[in-house]
Amino acid sequence: MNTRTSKPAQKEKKSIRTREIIVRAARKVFSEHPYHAASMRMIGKAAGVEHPLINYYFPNKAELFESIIRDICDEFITSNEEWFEAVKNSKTAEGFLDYIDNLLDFNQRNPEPLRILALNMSQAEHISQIPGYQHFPELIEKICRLFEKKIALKGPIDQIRMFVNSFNIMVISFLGASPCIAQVQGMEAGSKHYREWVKSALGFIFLPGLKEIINPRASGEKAQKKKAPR
Amino acid sequence: MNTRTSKPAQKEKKSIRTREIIVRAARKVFSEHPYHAASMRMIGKAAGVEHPLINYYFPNKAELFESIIRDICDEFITSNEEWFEAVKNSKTAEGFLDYIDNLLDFNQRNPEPLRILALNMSQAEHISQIPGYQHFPELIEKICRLFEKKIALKGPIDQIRMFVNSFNIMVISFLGASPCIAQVQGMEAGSKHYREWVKSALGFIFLPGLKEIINPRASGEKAQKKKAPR
DNA sequence: ATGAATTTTTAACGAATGTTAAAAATAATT
DNA sequence: AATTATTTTTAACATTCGTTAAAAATTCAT
Repeated sequence: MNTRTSKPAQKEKKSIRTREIIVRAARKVFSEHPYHAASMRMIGKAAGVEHPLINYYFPNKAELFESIIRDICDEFITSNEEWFEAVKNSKTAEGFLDYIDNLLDFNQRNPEPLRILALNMSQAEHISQIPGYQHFPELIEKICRLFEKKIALKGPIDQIRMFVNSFNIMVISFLGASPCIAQVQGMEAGSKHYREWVKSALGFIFLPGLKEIINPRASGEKAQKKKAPR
Repeated sequence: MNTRTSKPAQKEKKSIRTREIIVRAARKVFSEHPYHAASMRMIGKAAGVEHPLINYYFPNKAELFESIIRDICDEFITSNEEWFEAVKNSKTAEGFLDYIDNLLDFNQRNPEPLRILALNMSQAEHISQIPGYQHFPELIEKICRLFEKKIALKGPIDQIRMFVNSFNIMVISFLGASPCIAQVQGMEAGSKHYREWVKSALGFIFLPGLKEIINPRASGEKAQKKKAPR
């Protein structure tokens, strides 16, 4: 009876179903409360399950959270690859807005990831206090490299990284903290109105910078290609 | 002995000193942990005081936090008035960078406010769950109006609000979540290096938009005044 | 259908949370 | 100096937290 290794092997049948239910519930709870405020009992209730069952599938709360962070990072990298690929032959402005649309679609189908990022990104000083926290820098790092690899950029490398970081941080705030940001403007976080606002705000703020790093010193005038495959 | 109204009047002598110590300690703790994770005992320890003493000065944790949020909002509004006033006769780019410098100085002397904002801005859905949360929309609203009042802007009103909101949200992320953002770039949050990065990133990303709302459709070329007093 | 293996629930633990009441210590007043 | 008022500490409370161990229920193989 002392099978408390907390790692049911991979060939089992019924358990993977409830495991997935638990993970899905945990993502929901972790997307609504910062790590410390999200409790195992909340997750259990959200999964329709008694809370100690979670410890049957995950050794502890920290590893559950970290596993979710890992998943989120993977999903986000994979999606970004697709989105970059989809706009490689577009003009700058057009491609940028298409990229944003893909991002917004993703967030509409799957709102948890950016919320979890936004909720736990601000923990001050004590970097390793939050499990999985160490993956966030790596995530942004990867997206940076992906962008640099997929899109033909002529600007100085520091400017490129500056742009990518700023853009992603803004996206995390706009979409990860949408209830607050939307309410500031008298909108509803899930509304079409807010979605349109985010799209045009990202375009208005970041398009000049994007043009600059794609074609330095000529950003005022011409329409430019966004990509020439490396 | 049942003086448990928890509001020592305003003429008392020694109490206001420890009250201020407690508030200062609370700001520190609330700037390091999100509301729910910050505990009365942490605050007591940071103040060098037994934790129930906090309840002698504040009826409960929620009102302590809300009082701090109110203070922060006031300080931020007051500071913004000064900063706008200081750049009213500057050229756009110059004035904008001076404004950013003032903002960075403020944050260096007084890092807690933006951290507290960043830490608690992302709480999902349940708006009124976090005490003082209701002030955040009001804060951004006020800064918006201040900006519109102090700086002569010609762009459409929606674009102006879009700019102001985006800028402030970015500032909250850059400075309020600085440990994470800095570490992503291999910097230290409190370093001169990071400070310089923030300044040039804000300039690079937001200067085009600022020029556009100050002088629409001519943003590529001329140097413009940032202000003509109303 | 019986017995073994797996999955789920129940009960309980030690620790930490916010808050309260009373005792102790300090400061102020007379 | 004695008494009162104010400030601070001590002790304790009801909850909630994450986790564990054992019992119960379910599923699976034979």
